[in-house]
Amino acid sequence: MTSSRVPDKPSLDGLEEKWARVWKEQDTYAFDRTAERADVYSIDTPPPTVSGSLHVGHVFSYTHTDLVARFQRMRGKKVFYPIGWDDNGLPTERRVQNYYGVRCDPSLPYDAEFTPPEKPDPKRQIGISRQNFVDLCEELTHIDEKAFEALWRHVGLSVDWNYLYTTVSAGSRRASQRAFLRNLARGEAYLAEAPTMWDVTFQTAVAQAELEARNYPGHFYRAAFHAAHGKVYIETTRPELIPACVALIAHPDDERYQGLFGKTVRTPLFGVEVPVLAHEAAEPDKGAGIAMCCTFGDLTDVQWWRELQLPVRTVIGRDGRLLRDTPEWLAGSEVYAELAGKTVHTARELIVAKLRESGDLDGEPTPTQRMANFYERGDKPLEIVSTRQWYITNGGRDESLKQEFVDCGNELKWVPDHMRYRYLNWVEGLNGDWLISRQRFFGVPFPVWYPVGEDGEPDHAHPLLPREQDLPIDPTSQVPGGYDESQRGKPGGFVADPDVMDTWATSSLTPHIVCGWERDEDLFRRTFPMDLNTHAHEIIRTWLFSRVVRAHFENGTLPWERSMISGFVVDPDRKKMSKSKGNTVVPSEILEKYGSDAVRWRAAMARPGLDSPFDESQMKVGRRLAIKVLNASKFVLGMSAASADAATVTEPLDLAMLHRLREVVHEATARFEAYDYTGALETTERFFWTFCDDYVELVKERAYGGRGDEAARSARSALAVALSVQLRLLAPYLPFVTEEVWSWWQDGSIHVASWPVPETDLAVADHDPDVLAVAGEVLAGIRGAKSEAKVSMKTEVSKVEVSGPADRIALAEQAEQDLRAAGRIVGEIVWSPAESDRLAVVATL
RNA sequence: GGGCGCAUAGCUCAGUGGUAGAGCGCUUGCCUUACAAGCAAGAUGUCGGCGGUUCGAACCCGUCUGCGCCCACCA
Repeated sequence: MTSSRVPDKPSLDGLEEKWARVWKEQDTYAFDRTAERADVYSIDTPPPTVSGSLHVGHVFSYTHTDLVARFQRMRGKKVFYPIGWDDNGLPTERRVQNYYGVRCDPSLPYDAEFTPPEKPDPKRQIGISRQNFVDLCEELTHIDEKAFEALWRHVGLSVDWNYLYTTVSAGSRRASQRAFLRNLARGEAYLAEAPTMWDVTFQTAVAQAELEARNYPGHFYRAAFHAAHGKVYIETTRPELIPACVALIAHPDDERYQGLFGKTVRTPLFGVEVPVLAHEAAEPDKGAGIAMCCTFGDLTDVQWWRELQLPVRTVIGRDGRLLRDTPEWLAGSEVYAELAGKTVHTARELIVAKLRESGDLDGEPTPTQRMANFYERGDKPLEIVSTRQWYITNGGRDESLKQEFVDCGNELKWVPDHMRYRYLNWVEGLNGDWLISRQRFFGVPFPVWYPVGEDGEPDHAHPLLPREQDLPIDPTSQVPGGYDESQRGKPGGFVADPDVMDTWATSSLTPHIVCGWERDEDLFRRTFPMDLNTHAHEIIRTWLFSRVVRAHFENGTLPWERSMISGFVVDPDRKKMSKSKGNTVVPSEILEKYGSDAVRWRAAMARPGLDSPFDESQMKVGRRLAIKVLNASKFVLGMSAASADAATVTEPLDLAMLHRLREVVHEATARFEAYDYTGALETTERFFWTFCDDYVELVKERAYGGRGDEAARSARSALAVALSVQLRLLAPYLPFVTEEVWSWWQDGSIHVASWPVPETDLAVADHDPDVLAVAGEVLAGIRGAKSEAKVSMKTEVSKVEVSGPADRIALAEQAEQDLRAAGRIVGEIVWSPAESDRLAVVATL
C-alpha cells in the first residue's frame, strides 16, 4: 500500500460509470443466500411503473432505502435487496397505444407478421389482436426497463440485480394466480354482481384505492316530480339520470315530506311511477332535502338501493352513453328514443331542454362545483354500473376483519411513526371489499373458467379451476381439465373468465415473489417476513395495505417488521410535483450536472416522511462535500500515512481528535440504527468539516516532519485512521467518491468493509476531546485578527495572549506547538487564566 | 367535514425546560505547497398570535391563525 495510487488532480468526473461497472462486474452487492434469517436484512422495494417516468422524488425515496441497505450491509448483515419493475396493467397499455399507435381489439385474430407503423398516428390507432398487443407491451416494457436499470445503477442503488423481477413475468403470474386460488379456497376471494365504480374511457372497473375526488363544474337543476296533488321539487346535478330514477328519498324526520312517505310520484318527462321513501342518509339541508335515487348516480344511491331493496333501472352503458335500446320501464317513451345512444353530456343538455319545454324545470340552473370521483388516471367522472367482478375481502364489509387489519397497522413499526395514521385512517374508512378484476388485456388473467350450461349461459357459481402445479395459465388459450378446445363457448362446454387482475393484485405479493414463496422455500425461510418496506406516503393505502392483506391471509403475519415512508420532493411553492402541472424535475439532468453523490447527499438531508422542496443550490453543497472528500483524502494519503496505526498516536491533539471521532461514530451509529440517516450524516459531516478546517490545519506542519519523526508519525497515523473511519461513515451517502478514495489505498470495496467500531478502529488512549475544540477556538481567534487586518493567513504573528477559564487554557496549552505552526506565531504565547466563561484571544501581528 | 403534519435567520432545516444554531445566500478579505469547484472572518431572529404551567418556555398545556398532505364530500 503506497500513496502512488493517489492521483495528482482528483476529480469526480467519470466516477459513476467507473464504479457502477466495477460493482456490476464484481457483483459487489450480491446476496449471500447461505445466511440464516437472523443474519439477513431483507428489503421490499416498490417496483416502479416502467411505462411511467421517474422524477427526482423517486430518486430521493429509493436513495433513502439504499442508505439503510448500505448501512446494514456494512454492519455485517447479509442484505437481501431485490428490485422489480411493474410492467403490467393499464399504464403499460396506454403507453403502448400511444407509442405504437395501436389499440387492442380482442375480436381480431393474431397476426404473426404484424409490425407497428414507422410513424404512429395517435388519432388513428390501428386495431390489433390481444396477443399482438401483449407482444408489443412486452417489447416496450423491455426497452423501458433497460432505461430504468441504467438510471438506478447511475444513482448507485446497491440492489442485487440477480433478483430482478417483473410483475408480468411467469413467476409473478404464477404467484398471483396461486395466491388468488388460495384466497378463493379460503373464502377470501369471491365473485359478485354489484354496482361498481366504472371508468367509461378505459371501460373497466376500478377499485376504491384508485379513486381520486376532483372538483367538477356542473349545475343544480330544480326539477318537478308529479304527485297526486301537485309538484314535488328535487334538485339534481344529473338530470340525465331521471329515467334511471327508482325512488325519491327524504329524511324520516323531515316534516316537509311526512305526507308523501309511502305514496308515489311520477317522474317528469317519463311519467314513471316511483315511491317516496324515508331514509336516515337523506340530508334535509342538502338541495331540496329530498333526493332522487337513481341506479346509480352515486354511492348514496347504492346504499339506498341496497337497503330499501329498490329495483335496478340502468340507463347508462359501459361506454358512458345512454343505452341504445329503450329500457322496458320506459317503453314507448319518445323522449327516451331521442336520448338513446347519446353521451351523458349530450343527454343532460337534451333533457334540460325538454324539462324547460314541459315546465318541469323551476328557475334557471345554478352553477356549482361538485366533487366527483375519477379514476386516478382518467379524465371523465366515474359512473356506477352493475357488473360481475372479483373481490378480495379487506374488512370493508366485515368489522371484525377490519379490526384485524387495524391491529396489523398498529403492530407494524413505522418511520416516522405518524404515518401509521394514514394507514389506520384508510382501513377504518373502507366501505367495500377490494375489487381486483379489470376488463383489460395486459395483465395476469384469472385462472378460472366457467362451465357453460345447455342453455349456453356460463355458470358463474361453479368456476372450473386449474391445479396449482399447472400455473401460470391463460384460460383464454388453455382449457380446463376434462374439456377440450372444441368445447370453448359451446353449450355443455366451458368459457374463460375474460378479465385480468389489477396490477395491485400482483404487486400486493412482492414479498412473496421476491422471497421465493412456493418456488424456493429455502430462500423464503431466509428472507420472509422481511425487515423493511419503503416507499413514499401516497401508496400507503394501496401497495402497503394490499401487501398486509395478502400476507395476513396467506401467512398469518405482517410481510415486514417495519415501514420507512419517504416524503415527496415538492416544488419551491411546496406543491406536489406532477406531470400535469409541469413542475417535475427530470433526474438525469441533475445527476449529470451535480453527480450522483451530490444528489444522494441532498436526498439524505430529507428526513423520513418530510416533504422537501426542490432546490438546486442544495445539490451544490453535496457536490462540494464530495470534492472535499477527494482533496482531503489526497492530502492525508500524500503524507504516506497509509500505514495507519493507532498505536503510534501519541500527541494530545491527535488523541483528542480520535477520541472525539469515537463519540461521532457512536452517535452516527445510534442514529442510523434508529433510521435517522439524516442525523447520522449531520453528525459525521460536522466532524468532517472540523477535521478539515481545524485539525488538518493544526497538524499539517507537524505531519510534514516539522517537529520530528515521532510527532510526525503520530499525526500521520491519526490522519489515516480518521480518514478510514470517516470514509466508511460517509460510504452509504457518497458511495462513488468514497469507493474511489478507498481504492487508492485499500483492497476490496468500501461497501463491504465493516462499519467503524470505536473500540477497534479507534483503539487509542482516552484523551479529553475538547483539546481539539479549544485549539480550534484559539486558532479562530488568530485567524480573526488576520481577517480583521485584511492580511493573508500566512502572515506571521508576533504575540498571542489567550485568557479565559483555567481548565480551557490548560487544554489549549496541550496543542501549543500545533497552534504556533498553524497560526504562524513567531513570538510568545501568553496563557492567562481569568475569571471569565469564554476564551479571549488577542493576536498581535 | 374527519385525520395527520408543519410554522425558528432572506432560503432549507436542526434544536424539545436553563445564555437562540447549522448550511446556503449575503458582506468583507485572503492565490494559504490537499482543495480558488478553495480558505478565513462577519452581519442577520418579537423562535406564527394570545393565554397558562414554571424560578425559568422555541421546547410542556390550552387556544387561535396560516400552510401542506391524506380521507370524505356527485341531492
